[in-house]
Amino acid sequence: MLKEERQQTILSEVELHNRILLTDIAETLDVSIDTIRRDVKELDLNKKLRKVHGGAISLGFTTNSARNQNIYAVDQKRVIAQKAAAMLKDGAVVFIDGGTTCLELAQLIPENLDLTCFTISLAVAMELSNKPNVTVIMIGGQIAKESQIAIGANTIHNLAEIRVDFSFIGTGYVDAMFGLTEFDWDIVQIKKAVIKASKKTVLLSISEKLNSQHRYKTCDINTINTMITELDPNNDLLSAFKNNDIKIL
Amino acid sequence: MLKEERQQTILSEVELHNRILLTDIAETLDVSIDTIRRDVKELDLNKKLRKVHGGAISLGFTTNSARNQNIYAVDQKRVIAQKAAAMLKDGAVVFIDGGTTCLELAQLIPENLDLTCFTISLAVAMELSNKPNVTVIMIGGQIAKESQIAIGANTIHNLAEIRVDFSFIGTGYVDAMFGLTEFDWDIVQIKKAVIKASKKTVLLSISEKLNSQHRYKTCDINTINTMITELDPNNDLLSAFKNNDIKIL
DNA sequence: ATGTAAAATGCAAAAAACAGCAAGATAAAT
DNA sequence: ATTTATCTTGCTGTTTTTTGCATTTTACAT
Repeated sequence: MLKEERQQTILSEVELHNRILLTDIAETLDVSIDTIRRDVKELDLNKKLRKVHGGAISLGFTTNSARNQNIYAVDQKRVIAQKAAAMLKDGAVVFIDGGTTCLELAQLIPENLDLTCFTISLAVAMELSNKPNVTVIMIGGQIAKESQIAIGANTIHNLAEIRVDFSFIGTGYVDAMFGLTEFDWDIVQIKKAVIKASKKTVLLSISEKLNSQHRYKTCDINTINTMITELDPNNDLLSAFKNNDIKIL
Repeated sequence: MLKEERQQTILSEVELHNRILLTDIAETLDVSIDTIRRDVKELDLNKKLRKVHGGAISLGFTTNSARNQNIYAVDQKRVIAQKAAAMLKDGAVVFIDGGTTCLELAQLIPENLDLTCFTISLAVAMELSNKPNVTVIMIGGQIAKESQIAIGANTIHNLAEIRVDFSFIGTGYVDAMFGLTEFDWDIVQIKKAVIKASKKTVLLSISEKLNSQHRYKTCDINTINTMITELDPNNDLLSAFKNNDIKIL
């Protein structure tokens, strides 16, 4: 029996049953277990299947069930979150927005830091409630399904009654000329209320969003006090923002 | 059975039911509890699920919730939740409390049901936001770390401004004589506000809590309109409650 | 505080993987 | 035809992985 032929048989067996045992195949094809081992190793190398201890598994079988809830550009967002976390001091009163970058920030808050955090995001609130020294206040309101943040009149009303040292916000789009913009009108209202409630506003945005714009405007770029991207502050991409009165980290 | 195969099975079980018990899985797959323990440990390490005492929970369910670690008496709680879910009609405006039983209820709400749900629980809010036809309103306030629910004056203030058809509440302790009691003063204040805001109050409680009491009183037993346990309504344990004007399910 | 369930730990047997070697087959070059 | 190099295959002994069991430690609920 040819090697090629044998490997083809192995493959179709894997496709058929989603998984195989090396011992089974060795017996069926009447060759030594080592040969099968080597075949499977090769097929694995060629990404035709996945070799596991004692057998092999079809690629399709493995990928579908594992629901990858991977966040886009996690690494960049983590860098941003680290820079932002460095701004936090004991006793500060801050607001943390929804969005994956802000969630990273919430995760990166040191255990020993004494903070009061307001948020409109269910996920951020949950994350923060794991930090023993952080007082978490969830701003209520109707929950937007996709983003799991509180929106609407009631939320804005509640936001009007607070005053924080820093707010860390994200944005859909940001441009040196057009400022911060969003796809969604409701979100803009929320962000406006947040900015109004903050002494200083810190924008967290991955560089990919720079020089992009959309329909509804949140604020001018110089409303932002500090802007954090994953880039080095001296990066050329950020030069357009330097004319303004913005601190870039 | 291959190890990988087994782990895939564990994962899909977790995704399906949001939570599993190690002993159940061990029996189903016919391997020792140690093996399952090691598998789950490994999957946890690989961030595929979250290992908790006695079982595992899905990551997608809720990232980090102290409440969800408690998978105590899930089956009973699911029975209760099913009975409660049967009470829900299209167009209803309801309040759903925190606590595992209420969380079960939130999960069991049918996809096609049109509802407006108020809640003080982050986990319930998250769960409900997966239901396309449910309008979710999170009542804001300071978040209690252990239970991840909003508490405090602001929450009570917000509760004072709503009026719901039904509220589904849990309780720490319940007794036919002493009524509903709690270990925690703040929680009592919240529950009082909830009851005040409801036309009808539905108590969800596992039978284990019957005939138990604690320091602070929420309300008398006849303040409750409907009481749901996992038991058959004719069970002897419930006879003490039948004298009152309570519907028992 | 207490009893029970779960987790961690160490251990041993079995299975599988691995590395290295030698026999046989194949193909190309001399 | 012989040699040489390469590839394939099976075998051997060793190492690693996996698994279940017994025991201790820890965590949990009451």
